[in-house]
Amino acid sequence: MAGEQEPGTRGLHGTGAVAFSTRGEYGVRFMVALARMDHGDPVSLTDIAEAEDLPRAYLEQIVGSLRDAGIIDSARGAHGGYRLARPANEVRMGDVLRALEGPIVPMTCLEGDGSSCSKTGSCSVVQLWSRVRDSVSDALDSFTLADLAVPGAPITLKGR
Amino acid sequence: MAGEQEPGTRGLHGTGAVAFSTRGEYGVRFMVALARMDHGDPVSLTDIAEAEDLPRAYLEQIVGSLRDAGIIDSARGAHGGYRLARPANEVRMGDVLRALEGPIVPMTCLEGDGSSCSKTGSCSVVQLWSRVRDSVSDALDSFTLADLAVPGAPITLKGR
DNA sequence: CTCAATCCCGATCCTTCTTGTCGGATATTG
DNA sequence: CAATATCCGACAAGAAGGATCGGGATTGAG
Repeated sequence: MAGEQEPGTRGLHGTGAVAFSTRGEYGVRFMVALARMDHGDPVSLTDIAEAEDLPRAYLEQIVGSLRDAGIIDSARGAHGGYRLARPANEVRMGDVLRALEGPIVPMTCLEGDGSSCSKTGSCSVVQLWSRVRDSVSDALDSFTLADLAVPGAPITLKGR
Repeated sequence: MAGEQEPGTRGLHGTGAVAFSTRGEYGVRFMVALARMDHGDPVSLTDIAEAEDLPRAYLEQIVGSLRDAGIIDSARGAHGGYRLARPANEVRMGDVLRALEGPIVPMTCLEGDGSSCSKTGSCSVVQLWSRVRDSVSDALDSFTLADLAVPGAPITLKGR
């Protein structure tokens, strides 16, 4: 097995804000790999983990979120594995990232229904965080899995 | 002192991706409070910490970053404190957040000069992360401190 | 000059989150 | 039944986040 990694080898998020975790990175790499390898039959997690050199057991957890979100289908048993639940061009990357990392919430005061902040309405700063949240969401949703899965092809950017 | 808080009272980042830390939150609240209270004489950290109910000693660390970035000026000694280094309408919130949280880097492969990713050029996913980074930067820079410091006034949004 | 108010700075500490690992249960195919 | 997979919960090491503390350097007032 070439997928075994020691804890702490990867995480180096000391510098850099507004960062996705490795869940997001690994999950996206999984999706791109799956989109490329999916030709009808299920693709096993082991195959993808080896192809992308990702820790298999950890990837298993991550992929569970994608399955729960209905983005991929799984087949158990021998010759089982994963398939895209929809064509790659119908999978928005925002859906993928939200499934992997949870809702896009740049600041705690935007959590849940927003009732956590007592000065609702009178707070002007919330406008800033809302704008950031929407920008990120829009940016992610302007890409589909197909945009990323086709290698070499120029990315088709939607209106900015 | 009413600013003392116990460790762990705040951090609840289990849900929510692309989040700023409390450095960003506290730092922005400090800046908004300072912009409102700054009438020429320096405003002391204690005054602002009390007004915003933030832990004073921790805020002190955070404010250091703002000073180092040249966003605020400090005056030591009795009757010392902080002042805006520039008028509030010339302070972009992107400058503030970058000073507080470091560069906007949604994914590790964008760190530094980008040479950390071996497959530069052939990787299509980097387009996604770049787009997110630029969106966040643009969203932050579309606000100035003056937009947030004026209470009740409708926010003037620049082109989207 | 002395004192009080401030900013300044490094060390330390506790908690939570991230990043995995491991072992087994369950389902499917041949 | 045996082999191959997904599924699932528990657990552990390490890093990062969020603060506290104590003291040092500066300045203005009395």
